[in-house]
Amino acid sequence: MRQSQLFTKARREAPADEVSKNAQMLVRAGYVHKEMAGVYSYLPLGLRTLNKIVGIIREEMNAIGGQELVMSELQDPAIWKATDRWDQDVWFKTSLKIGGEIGFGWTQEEAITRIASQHVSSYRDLPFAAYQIQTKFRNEERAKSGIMRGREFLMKDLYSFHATQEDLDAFYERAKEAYSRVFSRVGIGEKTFVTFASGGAFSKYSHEFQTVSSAGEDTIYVSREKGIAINNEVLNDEVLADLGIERDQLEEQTAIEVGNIFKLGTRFSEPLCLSYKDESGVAKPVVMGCYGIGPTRLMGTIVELLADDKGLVWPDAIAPFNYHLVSLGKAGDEVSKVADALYTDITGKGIEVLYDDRDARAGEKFAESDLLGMPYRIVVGKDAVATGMFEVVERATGVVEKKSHDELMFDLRSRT
RNA sequence: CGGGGCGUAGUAUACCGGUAGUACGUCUGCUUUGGGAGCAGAUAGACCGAGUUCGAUUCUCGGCGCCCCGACCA
Repeated sequence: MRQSQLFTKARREAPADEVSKNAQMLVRAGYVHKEMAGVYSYLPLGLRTLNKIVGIIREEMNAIGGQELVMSELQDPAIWKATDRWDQDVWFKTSLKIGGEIGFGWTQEEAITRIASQHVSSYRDLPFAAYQIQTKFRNEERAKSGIMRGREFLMKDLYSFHATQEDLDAFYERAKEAYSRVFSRVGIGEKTFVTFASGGAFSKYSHEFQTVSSAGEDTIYVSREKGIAINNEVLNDEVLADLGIERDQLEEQTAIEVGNIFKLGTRFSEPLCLSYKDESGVAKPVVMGCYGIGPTRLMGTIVELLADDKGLVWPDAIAPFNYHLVSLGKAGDEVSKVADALYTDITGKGIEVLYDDRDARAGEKFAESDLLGMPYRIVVGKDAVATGMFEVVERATGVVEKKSHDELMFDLRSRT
């Protein structure tokens, strides 16, 4: 895409009312726009990254057999009353003109359970897993930390349905592995730990995926040796014994919860009458699990971890564009002709490139390029025209390489 | 929800009980062109309401909004 056509503009200064690094950077770079406290719009560059994150999550959910659907945002109070969750204070509620309340979905166990009850009747219908990637609304008493804790945010919620606890347990492990793959693929794998947290009525533990960052809200205790962590809310001798960890091996860290998986058991299937007939014709409640990742929070977390003092730094897998082609020419001159030709060559290969074809000074272009954070910058200046060698700069490391047109084309091909 | 702070051009900020200045941006012209250029000109602003006052952007109260700390976060 030609940057001259991009309607969003980068800003020199961060907005005064944003303190969090993720919001400051993303607003400055024109990735997001704040509508109100805790409510953000995703602009073209931001949406490209968000969609790539979502794409990775979708691939991993599909890989473990998840079936994608979209449930309604508007929620029927009846099913939430059945599970005794209509009175929670996280709800945004409104009323119908003809009378009666409805709510905006903040999670969707009730809805998916009722849907499942229309389609499951036999043990032969189980197991299965269904997920959606959808906006959630939570009436947070205090929105904070930029896009990481909003009142409106994107969520991937997967729900699994099983005949037995054993089957749930097995799927749960597969989901846990899929989650780890998601966090590795988006570039925060080394700092993200499977974290033991409170389990509720149907299992001893749930698992959170906690990314170590000073921007986090949770305190966890990391065992580097085991590669796991314990949420401070459940840290006690019994947990340490279960996990075979000595207390003095633990490292206290602040972390961001980027995912959570949870065994629900029959918490929802019983009140909502989701049952199946077993081999002997006996009706039994379906055993469920749920698995959440907030792609928008994940995006904020990635910014918190990877951005530097010059701006955003995106891993290849989720950058809006893989390359930032920066021309130092003026419209019509030799430099911009070479840059135009290179842009045509790159896009012709189906490679995503943001082309800074604007008539601006080099310093401004470089500073803005650093801010936008594409993984690689290709610079076309007088040098390139004279020598035929293009400068390729890796954003994360600042490492500069000179490449000929052919080398560059080969590199582009091998990278995808 | 408890506590604290803050609302001034598009953005970031300054001063002031007598209608507001700077920088960046934007627009025009000239010069410049490898790390946020220079000169000249132009553009554009006091969150809303009430009160005090001869006069309020400034002081007081209320509302709305934003941020931070805490609580909360199936």
